[in-house]
Amino acid sequence: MIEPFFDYLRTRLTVTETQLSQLEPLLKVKQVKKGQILLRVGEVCQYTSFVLSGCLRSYVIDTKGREHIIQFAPENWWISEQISLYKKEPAMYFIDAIEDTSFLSMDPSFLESLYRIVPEARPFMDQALINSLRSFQKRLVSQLSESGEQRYLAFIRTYPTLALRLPLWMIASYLGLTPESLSRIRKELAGR
Amino acid sequence: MIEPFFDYLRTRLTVTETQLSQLEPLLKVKQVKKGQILLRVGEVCQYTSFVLSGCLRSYVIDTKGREHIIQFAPENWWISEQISLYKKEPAMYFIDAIEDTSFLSMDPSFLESLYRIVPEARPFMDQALINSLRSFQKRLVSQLSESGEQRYLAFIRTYPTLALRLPLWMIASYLGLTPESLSRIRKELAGR
DNA sequence: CGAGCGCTTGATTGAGTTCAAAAATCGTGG
DNA sequence: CCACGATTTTTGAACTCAATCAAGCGCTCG
Repeated sequence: MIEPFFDYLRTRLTVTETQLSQLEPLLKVKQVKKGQILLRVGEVCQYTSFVLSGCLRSYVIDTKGREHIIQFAPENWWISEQISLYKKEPAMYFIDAIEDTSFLSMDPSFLESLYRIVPEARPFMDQALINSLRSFQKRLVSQLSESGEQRYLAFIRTYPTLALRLPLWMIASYLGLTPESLSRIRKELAGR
Repeated sequence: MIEPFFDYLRTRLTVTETQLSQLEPLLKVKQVKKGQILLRVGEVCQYTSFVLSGCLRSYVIDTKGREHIIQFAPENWWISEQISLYKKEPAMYFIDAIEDTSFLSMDPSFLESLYRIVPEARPFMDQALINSLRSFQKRLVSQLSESGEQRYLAFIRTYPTLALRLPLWMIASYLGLTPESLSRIRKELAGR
C-alpha cells in the first residue's frame, strides 16, 4: 500500500529498511473518490500529501467563475497549499481528486518525525520547495512569452503520460486556454 | 551605510545591538552603476543580495530576443537566483542594475553565520522563500485570468511608489505586455 | 435510454501585437 | 547651460491569436 512512498524514498535518499519500518506506523493512508474536495479556499491546510495512486489537482476560481489549474499531482507527486501549511493562513486555492486516489497525508508533526528518523529528508524537502519555485517561474515565463501551441507542446513533452490521462479541458485550464482553442490547436497539430 | 539592513532586521526580528555588531564585520557592501550586469544566464549564482539603495531586477531573454522581467528589487528587497544558489546549477536568468545601486552580497557562509548569531533568522529566511513562491503563484494566476488593464491596476496598487520609478517599458515587460499596449492602457485610464 | 458532459467545428469578436513614424524626454559632452 | 543624439513614449493602422457565442455530435453513467 505505502510501498510507492518507500520506493520513492529509496531511489532519492539513502534509507535503511529499519528507518522505513520506524516510519510505517506513523503514516496515514487516505482514500478519496473522483471529484471529492480535500481543501477549500479559506480553510487552513493542515497537511502536505503524497499521492500513491490516482491524481489530485489544485486550482483557483477567478472572479468570473472560471477555474485555473495550478498543479496536477499524479503518483509520486507532492501536493499542498504551502503558504497555508507553513503560515497557517487561509488557503488561496482548492485541492480535489480528478481520479479515485489514495495518498499519504503528512502533518507537520509527522514531518518532524521524518526529519528525525531520516535527517537527509529535511534538505531534500527544502530542495522540493525550490523545485516548486522553479517550476512556477518557468510556467510564468512560458505564459509571458509563448503562444498557446508552444505551451501545449512543452506540456506534452514534459508530461507525456500525464497528458494522456487528463481530459482536454483540464489541460486547457492549466495552459490558460479555452477548451475550444486547445481543440483547434490539437487539430492543427494532427494535420502536421 | 548598512543601517537599512539593520533597520530591516530590527523591525522584523528581535535582535540586540550586540548581535548586529557581530554581523557588521561580516557584511560586504557592493556598488554597481545603472546597467551593470551582476549575473548572467549560465553562470552559477554565488550569493543572495539585499538592496540598500537603488534597484536591481532579474529577467530572461526568450527565443525571439524579448526580455521578460521576473522581479524588481528596490530598497529592502532580496534578490537572487534561488535555484542556482541552492543547487549550484547554471542560472536561468540575468540580474542587473536599473539604477545606481548599493547592496549587500551574502554568500552561503555568511548566511550560516547569520543563522548562528541570530537563530530566529533561519525560519525567517525560510518564510521569505515561501513568500516568493506565493508571489509567483499569484502572478501566474493573474496572467492566466486577468486582462492587461487589470494586471496593470493590480501592479500599481501593490507597488505604488515603485511604479513611479520604473520606465513604462519595464512595467510592460513585467506584466507581459508590449510598451505600446501599456501606453494605450494608461491613456484609457487617464481619461477615466 | 435519455440527460449531461466533453469535445469539435463554425462564425464572429476583441484584446493585444506588430510595424511605422512622430513626439517627448533624457543624458552627456562641449 | 545648451544642443544633439539616443532612448522612451505616444499614436495610428493593419493584423493575429485566442475568446466568445452557438450548434451539433458522441459517449457515459445513472
